Amino acid sequence: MSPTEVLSVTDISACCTPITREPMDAAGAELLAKSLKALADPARLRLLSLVASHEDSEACVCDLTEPLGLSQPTVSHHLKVLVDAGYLEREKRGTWAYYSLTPDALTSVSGLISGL
Amino acid sequence: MSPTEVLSVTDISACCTPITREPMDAAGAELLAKSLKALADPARLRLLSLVASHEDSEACVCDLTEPLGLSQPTVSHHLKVLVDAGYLEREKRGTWAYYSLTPDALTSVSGLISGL
DNA sequence: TCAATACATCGACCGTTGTCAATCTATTGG
DNA sequence: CCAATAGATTGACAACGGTCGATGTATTGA
Repeated sequence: MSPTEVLSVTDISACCTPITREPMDAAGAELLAKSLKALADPARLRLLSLVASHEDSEACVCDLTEPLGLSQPTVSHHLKVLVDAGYLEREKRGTWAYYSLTPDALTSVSGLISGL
Repeated sequence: MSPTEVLSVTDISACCTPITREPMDAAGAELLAKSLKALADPARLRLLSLVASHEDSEACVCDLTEPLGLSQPTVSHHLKVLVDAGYLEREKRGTWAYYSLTPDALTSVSGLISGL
């Protein structure tokens, strides 16, 4: 679970060819699969969605726990997965941790899927 | 694992709003997560890639087993997952089963991710 | 009718993952 | 310095998912 194990989505788009262009090699498939696994969870999709549509496009954990209906540790866990995968950025201000969308992260992975 | 449990990707794009538009409801997140889970596996990504770049944009199981380095039952399993999720179509001709990309399936899910 | 081939299904094994309660670590206010 | 609050981390548990060998089912060709 160390940071180096996961390659940020934005970096992947710089190293791999889209799905339909040519047969993907094993390494590229592994990387893209990891990025997609981070997305492929209902709680995490809703988290991204909540952050994106929140005021100032950022939100702290306390804003997210209640609408999701999950415990605080679980929400923190999902946020960590999204940060490690490069979809979210985390900024600590005082007691709070504010999360915001990494620019272009979603469009990057989207581009790899659609083939451009 | 019944067919009715899984909603085809193409249908999802007709029923759900993209991630960043507004907070996703639980049901929509569940559906999109299921579609993404079907994609989020290295073997399945390579299968889609192999089928797409194969001659006539279709391939039978025997074409796919060797380049993937997985057993025939495992390949069949992954292909079933992709068909159930709506990414692949299956046509049986004689002894062989030919798989081809469902038109617009990848672009549909890609659109839901990128926000348009 | 029989053997061979292509593919699907089943059952089992095992590593992965989502979840929570409990605990730990700041940081702020008094 | 102490209490309260926000959040991360840990440990445990159950559910899920990828894999394979063995077996089942069509279909073709002889």
